[in-house]
Amino acid sequence: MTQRRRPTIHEVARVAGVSISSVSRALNGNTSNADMVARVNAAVREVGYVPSVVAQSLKTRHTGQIAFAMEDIGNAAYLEMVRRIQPTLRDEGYRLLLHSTGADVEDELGVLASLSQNYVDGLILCPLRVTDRHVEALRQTAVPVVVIGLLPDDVPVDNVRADSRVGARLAVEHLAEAGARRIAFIDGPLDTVPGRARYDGFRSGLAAAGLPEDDDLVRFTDFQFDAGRRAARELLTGHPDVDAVLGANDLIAMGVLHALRDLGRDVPGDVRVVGMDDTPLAATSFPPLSSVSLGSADRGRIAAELLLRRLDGDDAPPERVTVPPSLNVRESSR
Amino acid sequence: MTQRRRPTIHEVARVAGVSISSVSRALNGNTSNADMVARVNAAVREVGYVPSVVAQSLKTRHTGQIAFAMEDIGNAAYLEMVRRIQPTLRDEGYRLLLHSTGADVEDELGVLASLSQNYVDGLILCPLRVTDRHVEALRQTAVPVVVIGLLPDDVPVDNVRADSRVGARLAVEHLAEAGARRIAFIDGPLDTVPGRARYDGFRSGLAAAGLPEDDDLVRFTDFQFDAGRRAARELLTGHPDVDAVLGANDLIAMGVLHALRDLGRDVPGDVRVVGMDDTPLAATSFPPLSSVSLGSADRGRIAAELLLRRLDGDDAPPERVTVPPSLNVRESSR
DNA sequence: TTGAAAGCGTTACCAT
DNA sequence: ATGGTAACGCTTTCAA
Repeated sequence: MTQRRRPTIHEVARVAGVSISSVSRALNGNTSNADMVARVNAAVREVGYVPSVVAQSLKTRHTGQIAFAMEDIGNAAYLEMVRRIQPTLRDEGYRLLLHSTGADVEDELGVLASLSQNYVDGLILCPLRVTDRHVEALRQTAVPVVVIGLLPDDVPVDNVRADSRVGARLAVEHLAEAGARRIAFIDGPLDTVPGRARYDGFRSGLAAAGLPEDDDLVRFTDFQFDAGRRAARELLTGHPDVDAVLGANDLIAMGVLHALRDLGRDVPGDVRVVGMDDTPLAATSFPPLSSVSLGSADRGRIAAELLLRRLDGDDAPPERVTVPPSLNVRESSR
Repeated sequence: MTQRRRPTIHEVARVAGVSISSVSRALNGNTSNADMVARVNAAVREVGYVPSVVAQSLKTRHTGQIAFAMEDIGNAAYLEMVRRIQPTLRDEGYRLLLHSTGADVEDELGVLASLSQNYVDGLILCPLRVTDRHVEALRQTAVPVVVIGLLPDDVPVDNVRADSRVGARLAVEHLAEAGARRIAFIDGPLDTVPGRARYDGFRSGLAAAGLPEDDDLVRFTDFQFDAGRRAARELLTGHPDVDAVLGANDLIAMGVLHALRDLGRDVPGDVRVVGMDDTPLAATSFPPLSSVSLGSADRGRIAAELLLRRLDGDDAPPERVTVPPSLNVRESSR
């Protein structure tokens, strides 16, 4: 690994027999003399010159980099976002930096603070939860930020959100239409933003369908497979009349499917099941799982587009975009 | 978004009443005078100074950034790698840049070439396939590179690999031990590196188990759910005596499970099934899918560690690490 | 159109 | 130990 020093713009200038300013201009398309351009390009090839983006950044004050910060890239929703964010940014010449904060709020605030180091031109942030310190930090970031997730109305930052409340309601209405009368709900923790919203949506769905609320048919657990399975088994054992179950995410719903199988109940014959997030799990499960898509991919794309607009100099007031949920009906509720 | 100019080291120096060199030294721990350090820190706080990493990079010639390039972060194996690479790098103060090349070899070579721009200190690369141009590019990269995947022996680059050949053999031996005699194999394309290696492993597993080869029990298709399902249905219909199926990855194996269900065959009673890669799909499928882990997470971690060692100045000869596969037996083959 | 020169915000050398 | 100053590699005025 002999670290031979890379050629600089000076070498190119010397070889081409012109000044460094001319090289810079030729390379950046700021010259009209075709002859000059040709000479410079020849010299560039000869010495194998590649501009230093670091030096360019120092001078131009932008880095061509954008950061995406979320809890854990292993989460299917965030993964879908990244998959759309990356090409959207790359098409505009930006590189993507990944910050997994690992459920650490301090780390998340650290990312916000580190923006002052100016190593990126912008940030897409999925906060775990929005504390006062978040709000304060968001009010005075060094670079534009787009937040994916819920945000207080008075925080002047571009914002893209899902509507998991409406999403849960969609699912309940669908189940009711299909004939379900005793619909159970396995939720995540009630003190999380999605847990709360989905619970509210569940209740509003019942109301819309003219079905009574029954707290016995609701469980709060973790957004995980095993938790969902345990909760479902317990609930279904105690309430054999349940004819449909909504899982607050696909993992929980997968747990529900397993619990039903353990109990010898047929899906969707005896019990219909719907999940949320519409992850890849849904399509390959047995039976294929109906699931509410919260539009993760769209949210990612839209966030990237909003950010690109800001970086383009757009200084319109902050935007708030809500991506509507949609229900993907598969066999588990058909 | 009033872009107030950020304070520089000069402001700090002025406020502290010292020279910029002293500020730099104090901040980087290159001064012993406690008084100076205190004054500088006070000034830093007063003006809200944060060093510019870009200027630092220009001067110090390293960026604190490392890139990870692969085909598609949506692929479970790569995802597992990222999840371990990120924290490993972050603990050493490096930021992670993500390049999804989207199965585009040109794009992959572009990443390699772009290293000369020196926007990163190193690269972890998972090549789709290693062409002559790859080899040439890898011989003279601007920064250290670690390759995850197969690599010709004479390419002087740190290399971490899985052993999917041995992995496939493990699976076959396990199935044979469990009593299977007619073992089918649904592979990916034979002209891909993993497709080839897994096929070889499958055959060597048969040989080790003293089972005859039967080309009729092998299909080459795509590494996808639907492809696996179709191929399995066709194969199993024509060969009802098959008593075990190895899928070349978990998606294919999931397809096999579905095909078997379509045909009314019990798993594992009538037919045992094993997948490869041991993705999250395996644990939540029904029945839970036995799968060969190729150690993606470990490969990611090891690659990151190798790279960090290089960046630390280690100039030992390139290393070649092979991560052994392991079989995770679940109900589908028990 | 071209070249000289002044930064961009640091670090590190060299005197003091 | 501290301060002045020269880089680092580029872009962009400003004159010619």
